[in-house]
Amino acid sequence: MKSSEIFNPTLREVPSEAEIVSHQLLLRAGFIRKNSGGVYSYLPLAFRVLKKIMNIVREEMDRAGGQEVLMPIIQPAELWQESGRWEVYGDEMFRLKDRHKRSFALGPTHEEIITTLVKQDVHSYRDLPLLLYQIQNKYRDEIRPRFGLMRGREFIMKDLYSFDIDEDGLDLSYKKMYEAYSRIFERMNLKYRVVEADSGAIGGNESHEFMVMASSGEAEIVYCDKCHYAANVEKAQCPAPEPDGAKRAEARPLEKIHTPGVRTVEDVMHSLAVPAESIVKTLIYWADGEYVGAVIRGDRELNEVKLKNLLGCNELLIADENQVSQVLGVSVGSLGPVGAEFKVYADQEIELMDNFICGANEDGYHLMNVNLGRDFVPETIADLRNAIKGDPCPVCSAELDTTRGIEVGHIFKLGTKYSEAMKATFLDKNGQERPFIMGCYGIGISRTMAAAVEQNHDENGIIWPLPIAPYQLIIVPINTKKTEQMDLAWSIYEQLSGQGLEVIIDDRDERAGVKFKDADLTGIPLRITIGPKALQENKVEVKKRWENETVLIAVEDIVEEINSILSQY
RNA sequence: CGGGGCGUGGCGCAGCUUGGUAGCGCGUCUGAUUUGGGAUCAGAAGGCCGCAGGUUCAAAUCCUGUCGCCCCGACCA
Repeated sequence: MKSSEIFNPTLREVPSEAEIVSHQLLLRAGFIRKNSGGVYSYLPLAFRVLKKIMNIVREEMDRAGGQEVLMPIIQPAELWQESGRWEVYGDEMFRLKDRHKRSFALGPTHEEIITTLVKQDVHSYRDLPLLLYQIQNKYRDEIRPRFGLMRGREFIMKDLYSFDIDEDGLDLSYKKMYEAYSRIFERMNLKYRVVEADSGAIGGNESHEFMVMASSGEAEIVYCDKCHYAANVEKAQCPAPEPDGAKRAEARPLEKIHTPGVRTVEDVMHSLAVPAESIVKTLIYWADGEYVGAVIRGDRELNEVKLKNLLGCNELLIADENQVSQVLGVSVGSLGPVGAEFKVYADQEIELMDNFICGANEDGYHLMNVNLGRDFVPETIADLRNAIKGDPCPVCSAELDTTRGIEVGHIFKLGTKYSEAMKATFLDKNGQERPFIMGCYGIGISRTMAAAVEQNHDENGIIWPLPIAPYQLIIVPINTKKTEQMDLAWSIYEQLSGQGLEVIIDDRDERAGVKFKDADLTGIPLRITIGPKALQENKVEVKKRWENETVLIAVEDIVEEINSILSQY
């Protein structure tokens, strides 16, 4: 393909609307253009990338026994009412009416449709397992679309749904998908991790997220290099700390001290010259109609998901300062577990603390030398804190590390949630009617493209991983007016594209600098430069986008050299 | 939905406070000179200043409404 004919309008300046790197670069490099908030057009280069991602996904879905289908985006309300999600989904679902005033939704996902499809035509265990998938646009009327393709309102997604006879079957389907997903992200040359995830509202008992590593990722992940444990911070367990054998300090008498104006943990640290580890903080939550206090060490963060799971409540909201002072008569800076009027839930670490400091439940006062057991007894002691770097791994006790990632895949065991709600059943061996055991497995296709950029770029632009690059190679003749250069460029172009390689030839009458800048911005992995310097020795230059050095290659060896590079990546 | 900000040629912005008929850089087009990391010179095209009302002799500028976009928060593949 000639550069002069490719539709990829590049921009020199960063459009002001773009906040994160992938959004900026995809706009600047002429891959995407916005049509409205969270809705984008994919230009030719982007579409090529998307097709590559889709093809890898397709191949692995097929290999795992999946069959591709195409289903409606416009879905009738009745199906959603049947599953109960018409109400549940709320404002996040795009809704519309037809001319007869019948209600429809633009599909945010396809559980209802697929369950209906299978229910209509699958009636026997002999037809199971069944793995069906689709790749298409999905719609969510996000409260706030942002980050370009990361959180759009229209996005491309692959979803596979599995239907099994029993839990064992589901386990097998789940395992197949887990492996297929791993292959997919490996094939795309993306650095990723699989993490245990909270299965959240969708239900089910097992769930993993596939995270593409990127410092800009929205999810924090803890992981262990020793044993491959990895989990979303929300989910990561903190093992109960072992008493490390060091002698526990003698409990000293409780002491109340005047601490005017001291509110935060930091204030306490400074005014009393103590480390955060010897302070205990108390957070008040409104949990289904009751105020409760969560107590954790001063340097730790509370994990609300853990607290919520512990309390088994539906609604958990942190109380604001006004509520606290009104209801408890103390300002938030002076809260503490001693003599508290609220139920106290303490993090495990509190048990190991001796003579700590906390608020006195009286404005302007703190308590020193507080000890659990002697001075207060919590309702429950549990794991309530966020895991952080350096914490022991819950599996092997080695030190955990943390990183950030972008969630590009998520696999769930659904069980019978939808099949029961929608009465989707089959007859088992014994003629018994049973609901399908389902699983669902998603990959954000358009998001993966953005994640790939987020992970692979430098100050000059995108660096596409070879397997998903829009083109693999670009040939840059320095001066298009020199027939010697152009003839050679075209000859190499013919040879390489003749063997199936995707090649761009920059035939534009631009200065070399412009061509280099555009090539870098666009992120084509390999570049062959044809210029007068090397040509004198009958050589051309080869440059890998992800490396700085340029290598001189003899003209007659160039095809072989390119093939050798391609075989390595 | 709450809080903040912004809509002025394709992109990035100035002008608005103090109303007087729109400007800069980049890009685009023409020509010349150039040609190894976003060239130079000369010329040119392109904007009813988001939209709708209002105030005024006069509105990009002041007022009201409306639409859209961005950021922070609750939500989330």
